[in-house]
Amino acid sequence: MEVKAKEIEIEKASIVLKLLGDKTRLAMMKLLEKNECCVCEFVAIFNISQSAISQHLRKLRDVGLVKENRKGQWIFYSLNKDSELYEMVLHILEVIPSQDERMKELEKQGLRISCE
Amino acid sequence: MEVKAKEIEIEKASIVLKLLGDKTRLAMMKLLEKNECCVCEFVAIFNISQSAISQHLRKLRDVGLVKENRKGQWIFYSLNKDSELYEMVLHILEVIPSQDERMKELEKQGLRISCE
DNA sequence: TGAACATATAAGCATATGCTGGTATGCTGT
DNA sequence: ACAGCATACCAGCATATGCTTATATGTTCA
Repeated sequence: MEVKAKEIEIEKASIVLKLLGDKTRLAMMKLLEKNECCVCEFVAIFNISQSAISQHLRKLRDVGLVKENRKGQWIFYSLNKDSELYEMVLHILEVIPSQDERMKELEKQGLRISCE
Repeated sequence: MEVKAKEIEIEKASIVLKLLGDKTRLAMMKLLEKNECCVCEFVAIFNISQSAISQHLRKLRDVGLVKENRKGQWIFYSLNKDSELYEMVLHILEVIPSQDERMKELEKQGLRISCE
């Protein structure tokens, strides 16, 4: 299957690249490529405050790269497939190594999260 | 032809993305995808000082994305094909619109540069 | 309704970034 | 050697960024 992203104006492309140019956000996006994640999962995975996580998610959402989906007490984030930038994002994530181990480490440490 | 980039550590990937996350540098890299360019060409194309251009090029060179090649008075920059990040860079540039018009505009305005 | 939890927002701080102007360095041709 | 051009480097400035702590908002459940 070929991922052929339509060409995006260079200004928009640079905005996306800048957003992905932070290793926390990049890892978050890579995780979101495969999973829906709630904020508390990110908080558990990354070694920064809940506030920082929330702010990263806001930036991603402001540009429309992710969308939120409230389920009761939790808010699950996922990639926004309706964004005109979605294909570009996928195209880039393609060359980023999987971050799933970070999820698994959580489980190993018994820190598994059950948001349900 | 398939561009299948080898996976790069996420820290390195985020450094590359951050570098490309500036619209001037992104346009420079897109131009370099097709052409060798000397500094004075960039200065003519972008509306910023020679100093700023030089500093952008330095950042790109420090990470090894571009290399320089002195020809007499001029220094020509090109993509560094020996970088372990080269394939990733190509992969990203693939979805960036061509910047060749900016070159052509220069010619149209009679500002064509002849570094030879 | 109120306690507990999940998430967002505000304020402040330290550092990074992009730019400019000025100057240094390097090459060329006379 | 010197003038002129191309490029790099330095210092300083304004703004952006990422983080923290503290606080506000929203949801659940007893």
